[in-house]
Amino acid sequence: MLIISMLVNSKPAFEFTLENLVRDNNEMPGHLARRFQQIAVAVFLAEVEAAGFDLTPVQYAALAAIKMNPGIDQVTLAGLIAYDRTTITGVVDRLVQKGLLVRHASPRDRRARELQITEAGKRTLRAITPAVEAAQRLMLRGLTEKEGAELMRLLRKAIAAGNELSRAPLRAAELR
Amino acid sequence: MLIISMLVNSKPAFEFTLENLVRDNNEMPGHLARRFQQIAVAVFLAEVEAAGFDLTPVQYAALAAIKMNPGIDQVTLAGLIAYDRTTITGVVDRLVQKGLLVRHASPRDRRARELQITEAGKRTLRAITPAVEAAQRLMLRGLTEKEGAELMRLLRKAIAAGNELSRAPLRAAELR
DNA sequence: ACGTATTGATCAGCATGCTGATTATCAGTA
DNA sequence: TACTGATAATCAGCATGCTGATCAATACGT
Repeated sequence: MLIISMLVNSKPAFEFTLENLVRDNNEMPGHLARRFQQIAVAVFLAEVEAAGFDLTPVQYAALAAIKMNPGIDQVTLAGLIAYDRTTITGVVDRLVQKGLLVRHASPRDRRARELQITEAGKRTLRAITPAVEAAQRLMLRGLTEKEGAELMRLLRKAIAAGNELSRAPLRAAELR
Repeated sequence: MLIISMLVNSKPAFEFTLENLVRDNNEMPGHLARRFQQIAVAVFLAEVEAAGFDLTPVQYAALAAIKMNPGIDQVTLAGLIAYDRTTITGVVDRLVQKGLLVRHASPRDRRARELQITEAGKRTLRAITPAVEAAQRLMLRGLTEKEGAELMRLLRKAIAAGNELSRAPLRAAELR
């Protein structure tokens, strides 16, 4: 913010008052995280829409996870892709609405709902995959291949260390 | 999930069934972006609440930007911190509600609202800064100092390349 | 000066993502 | 068996974050 005026009139007479102790956004990992995520979502939606589909990143992740784990219940699904459990309800609702999933009571536990992907869901997933892959490449387009790999490594490492700090930590699926 | 085994042992004896075409989340920069952002927000809120305040990351960023740029209008503010312009309305509403900002019509352009931080806003910003700094460190706690710096560099680079891809790109403030 | 295009702010509507509560069900124990 | 605690799903409520529309005001070209 002040940095900008610094750049504009490049005055070295820069007063380090209390105001200036607020670090520039570019030095805040939290801000960078928000911006990168913002761009990632925009790129994902643009690519998917260009391919003729209407799926959000979250819906895609849920659909893919359910395809990989037929009959999974919602809590396990949430842990698998690190969502909040209350968010899952709405996401699954919308996927069911679109006919990509079916949800029915578990015979083993009447509290739980088992999730199954439909044929339409499988077709959608299959058809959408190239767009999703393109989006993943596009959001790293400013980086070399090496840098992209390093960014992912560092993100994975930071995430692993902070996993338990959010309400929706990643939880490996247990066989039931 | 299965691509990983490919990368790890780079065995060509890998069946490319349809299921396997869905890459593992950990190989998806979009997923990693969401997880890191999720943790960053949780850490921010926890630190700020522990310090006795009730401010979201977005509210903090807006407040800090307004303090740095008194009298800024909402569109310029949005560009400065890369928000969507429609999101700003609600954020500013809540900051005004809390008494941390005042919003009044600009004499130069009656469409625009000039934003000013209040004394209470300044006090809040001053008091909250240690918690914000702590949060920024905490979200990188799994990384060495060098790795943290590299992560930020790579994020900045990727963001710069993707800046125009979101609806809310960063826009340097112009002097008016 | 006039008509048109643009711009600042807001709104309706929708989808995450969270906190905290509730309901139904299950599991373990006295 | 009856009680107690835990668990799966959902809900209300709130804050981002987006699309697309509207309204008032400004800027611009002729």
